[in-house]
Amino acid sequence: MKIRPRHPRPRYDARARIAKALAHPSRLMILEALENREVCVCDLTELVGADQSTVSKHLAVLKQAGLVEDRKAGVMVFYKLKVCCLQGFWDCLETVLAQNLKTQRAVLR
Amino acid sequence: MKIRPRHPRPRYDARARIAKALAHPSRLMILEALENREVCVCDLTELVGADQSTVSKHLAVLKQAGLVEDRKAGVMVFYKLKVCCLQGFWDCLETVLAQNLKTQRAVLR
DNA sequence: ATATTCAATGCCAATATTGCCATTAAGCCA
DNA sequence: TGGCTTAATGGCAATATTGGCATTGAATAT
Repeated sequence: MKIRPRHPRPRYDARARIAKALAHPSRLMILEALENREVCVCDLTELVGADQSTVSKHLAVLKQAGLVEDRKAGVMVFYKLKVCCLQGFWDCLETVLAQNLKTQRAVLR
Repeated sequence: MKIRPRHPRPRYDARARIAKALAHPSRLMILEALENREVCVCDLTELVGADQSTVSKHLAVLKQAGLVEDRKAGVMVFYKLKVCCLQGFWDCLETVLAQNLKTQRAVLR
């Protein structure tokens, strides 16, 4: 049975660009840290535990995707979430992880 | 101000593995096509418009992430969703895209 | 048995992502 | 001004992802 795409191709490209920005452990950690507050790059760097330049690039990825925005305050830069729909995403990831655990246990049994 | 991660590091790695599986236009297209039905590899191949082997690999990625499961039926293989939490994810992506459009328009003005 | 169809895998080249170092840029203070 | 702090950028090597071709394997039909 022939399946038609629900949307034109570029729409999936655009969606994937957002999804890609979400597809890295450090970036997930950063986004979660930004829940309900803004945080400076220095604190995010300490949180992530990578080089400052690395964190800066992760932030650039998130910003480019439209997920966060920044605010300069003197010599510091504060980032905060630009979207409020991430909780559902975390929940979904956790659901999948829990389900995978269950599947794995079933295999071992 | 010192920020503590809410979860241990491996948890973010695990989450990112799921997120990575979602981070490709063809895989997004496939997942959407599997909403409410199972579809054989042949039809998914036609849908995506890539080589059959390429689609097969995308399906392997989705399966490895625990997002889909497969069922053999003779010479064909049918894939279906293993999770039911994707709608929220689509909505979130669309929200971000819509917001980005708005931002872009504001910049042009 | 042979041919045919559908799907998965091996291989490989092209491309993209990541991370750190070094450097640059900008703001602040003495 | 010069020194210090914070963040962004350029360069580059290591690694990962992607996509197609060719092949393999499995099920079915002739």
